[in-house]
Amino acid sequence: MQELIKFINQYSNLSESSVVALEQRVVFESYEKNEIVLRQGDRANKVWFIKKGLLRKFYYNNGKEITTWIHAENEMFTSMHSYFQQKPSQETIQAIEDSELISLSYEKSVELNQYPEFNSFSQELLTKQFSAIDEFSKRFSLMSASEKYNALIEIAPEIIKRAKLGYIASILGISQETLSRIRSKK
Amino acid sequence: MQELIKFINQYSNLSESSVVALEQRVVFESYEKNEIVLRQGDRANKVWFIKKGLLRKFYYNNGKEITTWIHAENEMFTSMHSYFQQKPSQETIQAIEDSELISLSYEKSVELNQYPEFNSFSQELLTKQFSAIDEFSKRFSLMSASEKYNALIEIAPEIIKRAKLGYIASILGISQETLSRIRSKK
DNA sequence: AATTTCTTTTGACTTAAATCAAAAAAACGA
DNA sequence: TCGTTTTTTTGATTTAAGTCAAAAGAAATT
Repeated sequence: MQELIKFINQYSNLSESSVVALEQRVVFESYEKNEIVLRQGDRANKVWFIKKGLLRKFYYNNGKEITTWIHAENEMFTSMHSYFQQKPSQETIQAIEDSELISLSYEKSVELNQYPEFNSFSQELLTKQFSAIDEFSKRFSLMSASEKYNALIEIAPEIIKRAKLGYIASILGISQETLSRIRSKK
Repeated sequence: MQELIKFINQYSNLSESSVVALEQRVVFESYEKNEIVLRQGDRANKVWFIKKGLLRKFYYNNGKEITTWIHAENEMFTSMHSYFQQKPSQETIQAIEDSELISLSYEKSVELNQYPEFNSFSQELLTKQFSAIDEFSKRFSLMSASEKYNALIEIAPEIIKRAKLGYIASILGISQETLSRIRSKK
């Protein structure tokens, strides 16, 4: 729980009363490896914070799973468009290691918006996360396969260390075989 | 001005008093073809609405201009990450036709946030625009050159009609020659 | 510990699109 | 209107990465 508070404080400074308000509203959840946290088509009515574990976001394209990102400890995640617009999610979120999460529902987060600290936190989180996605997709679209791989090592070493080859290749938009060859030469 | 109000009303319903408050704060601006509206490195301290004209967003990569999008009449634009985080812009915005714009500064928009209608408008605009960018980049990254071109015809016919080949190719992340060949066969 | 299943590697071949170069067409300015 | 500059088209060639197929290696299940 301290990790979550620390995370939020990066964006906005929580008062003692707002910390209490937060603690009263969060829920602890556990998922086993391969369990689905959010299914495509369902509404993302929560945001989650990762205490422990690894979570994968993906969607289907012609029956194939396309992994878009993998989140690790001390990160927050949700299906952004689904949560902020309260519409069905395009993406599925799956635990790819046994995971322990702290969740906050949309309704409770609306309650917390009475506290201006939370208001600015969610605005900033929204902006930063989307900016990051935007920048990531623009930067990566101009790189070769191995440049993308090297850039991912820099920005997300946890993914490289813990996720399997196929998922990493999918994030980079390259084939498994190509990633395997990139790794073998060096 | 009615066009702008109509635009905002798509997201949120403006009261009469908030319309007046808005009218008192906007500024009309004109740009000639090729003029720069926002320069890379400068802070985007405005959002603009297009009454007339065509505006191009681009950034530099290895000295080459990469066009990310082109906006036409009745759309709002700004450098999203720069405006919402009030940081220097990565992208440059340029008029590529003689253009007439209505602008609202960041400071004035903060004033308008006293009106809850504007608050929900800017939150929704932020969410929708970023969701659109996100979806666009994900969908397009899996398509072939000609599939991307056909998809762009669907979602942005104005760009296809009015922007030059090189800009369109750049948005699609393909070479000019490839786009020219796609067009010639059909 | 053995068998089955899943994941990664390696090889051979194909292909979509990039690059380089030059010609043709269109737009612009004096 | 003519010459200059910009933009688009066409042709020839190269290349990065995909696909298909099979082997090797690792992990999970009984």
